[in-house]
Amino acid sequence: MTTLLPDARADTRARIEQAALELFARTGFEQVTTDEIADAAGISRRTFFRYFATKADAVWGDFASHVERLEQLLGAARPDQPVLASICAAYVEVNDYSAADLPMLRQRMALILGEPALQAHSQVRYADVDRVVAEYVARRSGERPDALLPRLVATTTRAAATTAFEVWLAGGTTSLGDDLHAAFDQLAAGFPTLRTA
Amino acid sequence: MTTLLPDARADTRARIEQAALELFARTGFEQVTTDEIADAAGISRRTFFRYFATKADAVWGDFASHVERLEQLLGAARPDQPVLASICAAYVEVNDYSAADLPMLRQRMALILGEPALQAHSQVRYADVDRVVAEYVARRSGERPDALLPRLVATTTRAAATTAFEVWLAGGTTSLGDDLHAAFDQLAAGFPTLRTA
DNA sequence: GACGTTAGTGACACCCAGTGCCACCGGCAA
DNA sequence: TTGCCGGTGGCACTGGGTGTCACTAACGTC
Repeated sequence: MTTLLPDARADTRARIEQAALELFARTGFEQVTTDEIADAAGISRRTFFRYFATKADAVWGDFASHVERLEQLLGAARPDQPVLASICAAYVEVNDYSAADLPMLRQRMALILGEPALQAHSQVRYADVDRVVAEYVARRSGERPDALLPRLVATTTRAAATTAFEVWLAGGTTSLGDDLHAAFDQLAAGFPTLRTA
Repeated sequence: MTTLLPDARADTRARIEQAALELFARTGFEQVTTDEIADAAGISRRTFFRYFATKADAVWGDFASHVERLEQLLGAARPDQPVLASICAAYVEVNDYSAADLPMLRQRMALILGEPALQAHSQVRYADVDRVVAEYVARRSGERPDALLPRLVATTTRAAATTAFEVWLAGGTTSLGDDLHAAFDQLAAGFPTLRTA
């Protein structure tokens, strides 16, 4: 049963993830038990929890590597670029999926943004993103990462990115990058549309 | 055992809440079982879940009424005031606790912002706040509540308010109202501090 | 005062997520 | 062959949350 090729674990992980995602999309996150996922993936329930710490984690793929990539992009951002522009560019870059991967992304995000249990879990994941962004803003502004401004920029830009995701998901016509840019433009300018209202 | 004064339920609820909060603050949220809360409050475990849908809800008090009050304040906001100023004022007003209630608030917020399980649960609660604010922005701007701008303002202002809470909680010297104003000022102006950086 | 009604409650059984533990098995090196 | 080691399955257990039923105390009605 155990083929010890170096990526055997990665294969199993991918198989579990795929089985879980399909079941979640069809029946809803709460309705699917970990027993059913394990059965569908051909493993035991105990093994499922060796690949994913929680049922929710099966939806998030390798989110940690996304955060790492965001961190690298921010670390390599041009210093002459405005801080918010760098953050926006990093968000766009990290979420630049190929057309082939878009359906999978839509499915994932529909679950994360739609299912209350996953919405709740997302907060924990976003904390990592916020920490990375706050550290970048701290470097650029000379403040401490736990000061108001770095934290504020981190949480509000992440809120903007999430909202752009929601709008993109609901609308379907626009591109995700455009929605992200639109949200960041509003944020960076202090919501100019509102001032004329 | 059951005295059927009209507010007997409210009394019991308050007693449970107090017992839970004290146990959480002393031992940590995850360490306390619902059995222990029930024992401390002099009720059965089953009854605990008749007063609070989840263990986490015991920390949030009557949050629904806070949201209602926020909605009323926004409904009564002066139309000549900038949108963000009205939202800020409403947030400040809703969170304007008397000096006597501040210790309780600190305890509550320290739990909500510090314990991962409660952080996760908070997302679900914030969704109600966001909906109320988005509807207000929609009214003021003439857009639909599910359009980008109303949602964006709702999520970013709430992120700003939460961050102000965190800074207030960590610092301890400033007043919560001042921190809220500072955060909203940055947000409304598009983070002017960053531009000079 | 006996009556049914109703709200609140406790006890019990149950489901499910998540964990700790142990036994097993396949590959691999000495 | 022996012993180690990583992945696995089985199993028991904890703890949050739910459904159900029986009990009881207050209340109104006849």
